[in-house]
Amino acid sequence: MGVIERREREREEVRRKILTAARDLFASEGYDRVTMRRIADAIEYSATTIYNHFEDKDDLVQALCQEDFDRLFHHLQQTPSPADPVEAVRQLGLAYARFGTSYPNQYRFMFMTPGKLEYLKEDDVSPGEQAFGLLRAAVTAAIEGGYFRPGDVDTMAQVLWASMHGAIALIINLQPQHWPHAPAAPDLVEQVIDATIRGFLAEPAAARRRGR
Amino acid sequence: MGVIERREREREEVRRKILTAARDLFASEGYDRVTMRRIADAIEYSATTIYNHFEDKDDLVQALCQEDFDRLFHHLQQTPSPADPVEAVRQLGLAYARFGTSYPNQYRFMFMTPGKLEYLKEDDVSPGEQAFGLLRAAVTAAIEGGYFRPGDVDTMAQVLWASMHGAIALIINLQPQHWPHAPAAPDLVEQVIDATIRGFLAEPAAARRRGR
DNA sequence: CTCCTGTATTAACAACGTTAAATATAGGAG
DNA sequence: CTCCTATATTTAACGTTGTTAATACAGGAG
Repeated sequence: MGVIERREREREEVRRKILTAARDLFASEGYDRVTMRRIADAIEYSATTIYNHFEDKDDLVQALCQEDFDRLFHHLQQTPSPADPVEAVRQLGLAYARFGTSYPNQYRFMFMTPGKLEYLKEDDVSPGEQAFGLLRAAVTAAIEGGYFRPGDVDTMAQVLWASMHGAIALIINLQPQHWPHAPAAPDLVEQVIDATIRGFLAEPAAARRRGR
Repeated sequence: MGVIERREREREEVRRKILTAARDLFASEGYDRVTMRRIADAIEYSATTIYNHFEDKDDLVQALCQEDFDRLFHHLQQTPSPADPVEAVRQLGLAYARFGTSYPNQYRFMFMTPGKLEYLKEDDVSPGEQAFGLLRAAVTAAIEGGYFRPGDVDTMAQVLWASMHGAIALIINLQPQHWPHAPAAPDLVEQVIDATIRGFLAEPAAARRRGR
């Protein structure tokens, strides 16, 4: 028969159109300027059509979030991982920051919209969980190699995440001229990850050997 | 005559009522649930009256922000400052975090609403600027005392700020059950500031002497 | 008394998210 | 071909939002 398959394919096609239109609007105009009607306009559909594919605006944003967490995960996974475990942690942090500063609007509604970032943990194989798993693994390697002081892996990964998140959040939310006293240091992200990593090193002398 | 003085006093009184009602609503219900009409209801005025005292909703939020930055500054200023410069930086960071986690809704629209935190720097004596000045001074003392490695003071203060901000932001935006792999460490804030401070120490051995 | 100035209210507007009803469209049954 | 049914889409509408224009009103000034 094949007719229902085609219908399903068409349905999926419209859903895709909605998602990409919404993503483009979010990315270019920011969260609040995106309305159901403007998304619909962009794909030349009526606004109510969206409700055939998503329960409500929250549901649409949730779907976008899931996709974006997936992108983040692949972005992190694709960054080359140096042999030195400490440098690997560093590169992972920098890759995460690059994602955040490159796609500020996506990052904003992934991590800065209260109640929205529950999609980090839908289950143990969700992209959010997997992304954190990369960091966790990198930290574990650094500990087991004797580079990082022994400590709770999850906590240490959280510390790294929190530090990077703070740097990203300030950078994408605060215009240069509005920073108190001085605009953001151009290498703020690097400074943050380096300071935190340095704080984790087992052998303080190692920090100097590594030249940071 | 005194009539214009009385009028001005009455005017200021209404303005105050609006501000406190708005603050209460923001604090108890969060940003999006606060509408002009609900603020007006709370003080038993018409919604349009607010527009006699504030240009628009943004202007009202701005006024609230200014007050809250003032509160933050005094909150930081009142925390006891230990003689040890490193410990002083630490206590300042912890005080900042206490402010953020104690008043999450205030912290949210102070630091997490894009385009809103320009009130950090209206001028060089604004509360936001002053608050950052406290951190800057503490860092300067730690450097000059030989505890922190020499480096750009502003950058180092920014690193500390960013790290703490990240921890606060994650804690107040992410419910415990939604954290990937494990809920937030109960001492995450302490772990973050300690790691960053440790990364700044001039004499790595000093970190061990201090027992962290 | 009249006039003027500033404040508060009522009524209204456009835009928002969302829902219900109306309508088109396409495929199967007779 | 005609009729029926199911799905997709649109039109119309509702309630709520921020905001503005028109209006009522109070009280000092002349």
